[in-house]
Amino acid sequence: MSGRKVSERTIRRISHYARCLRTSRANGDRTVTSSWLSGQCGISSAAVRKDLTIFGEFGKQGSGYDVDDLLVQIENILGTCDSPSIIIIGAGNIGRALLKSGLEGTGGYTYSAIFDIDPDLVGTKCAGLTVKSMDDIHNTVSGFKKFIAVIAVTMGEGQKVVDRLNEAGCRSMLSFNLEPLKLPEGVEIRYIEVSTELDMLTHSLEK
Amino acid sequence: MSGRKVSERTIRRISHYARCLRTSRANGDRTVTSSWLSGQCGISSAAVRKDLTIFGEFGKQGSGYDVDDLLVQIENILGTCDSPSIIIIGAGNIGRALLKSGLEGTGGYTYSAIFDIDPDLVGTKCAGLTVKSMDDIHNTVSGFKKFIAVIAVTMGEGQKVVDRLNEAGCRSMLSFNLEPLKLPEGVEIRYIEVSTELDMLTHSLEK
DNA sequence: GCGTGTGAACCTCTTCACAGCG
DNA sequence: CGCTGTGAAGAGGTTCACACGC
Repeated sequence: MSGRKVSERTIRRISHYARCLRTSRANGDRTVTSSWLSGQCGISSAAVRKDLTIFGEFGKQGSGYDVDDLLVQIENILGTCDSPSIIIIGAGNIGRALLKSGLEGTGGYTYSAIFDIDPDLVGTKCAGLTVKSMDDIHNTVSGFKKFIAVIAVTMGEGQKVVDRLNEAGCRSMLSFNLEPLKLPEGVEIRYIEVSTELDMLTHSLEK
Repeated sequence: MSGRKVSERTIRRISHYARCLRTSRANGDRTVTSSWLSGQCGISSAAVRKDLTIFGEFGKQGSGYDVDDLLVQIENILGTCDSPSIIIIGAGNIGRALLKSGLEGTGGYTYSAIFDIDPDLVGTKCAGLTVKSMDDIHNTVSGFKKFIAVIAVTMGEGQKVVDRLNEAGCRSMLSFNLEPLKLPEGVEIRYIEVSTELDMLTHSLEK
């Protein structure tokens, strides 16, 4: 498809709507309104409608949005109708914890493999998966239509891992490592930084 | 202090500057320029200067910013000159992994205690700390000037924990739980949602 | 010359308010 | 009547360009 011009914030909210819709579906609701969604997500109802109308007219005047229908539409927008495989790089504390926690209740993701550089860890088991050597990355991902790599390695090893992932054709990464990572054009990376969130909370304690 | 009118985004960037400054200090650099910082953070140099001048004039024309001085100023802004204690609620996979990983290289935070509801886990050791009962929260936090609670409990238990934290006077929380949490006015919460980040990455794979 | 601090232009995102449809 | 979809207004954030100080 062609390059989207939709803001990151809109996509983040759409992901949030998806989560709300899954719970309302679990509750047996058939329709939701923009103001109900707005209440769940802490934003204005106009914002919800604006977000959704970027991609189409999914609502029905007077009643609202059909839960099942809207969820299908949103999963098409996000691409989670055909979820990418998730691989974890780094079988340390965080990597193993993520794997054990799983991804239940999300957009259909599952962890498909876990890798580590440390030869002592390779071959060990975790949550039903065997930790693979970094040398196996290419082979493993060649079986995936699309995939995302979650990076959770020892501080300082991040760039090395990114380079290996690039060689393997990885175009999408989620890093738990704090270090800034350099990547080629066209490769997307996002960071999860606990310490940044703590900084923001610390700042708000000051007021 | 009085209510700040500074945007969340600015604070997030300031936190990022702090991290950059710590590494340049470690490299022995005495000064940095706004364009160097902007390069590290992937934004424009004007934005860096705008962010900083909200709080004061820390730079010197012609040379830039003194690393040590700016870092002190930023830690004052964030409040990390006197970092809050961090407690973890939930000694499951994520909670224990966070504790074991520690918070080295961040704004001086340390994990001070870990709690769990599960009586089987209470009393067990993790990274030098003994898992405490939720009943001990009040006692423990009464010894802290300020603190932040990191929530990483079983899905569905989040609200219960938040309520206990509120009773204990907690004003600042970081949740790894996906569930939406209700809290009283004046209590700040932030979420770390792996599945949302994955959704955003999945979307960007579509283009 | 170099790099900061800053008003002004620019752009993006959010909110408002209402027409229109079921 | 209820709720969506949407132009218009408003708010907020970012970039530009340049005066000023080192």
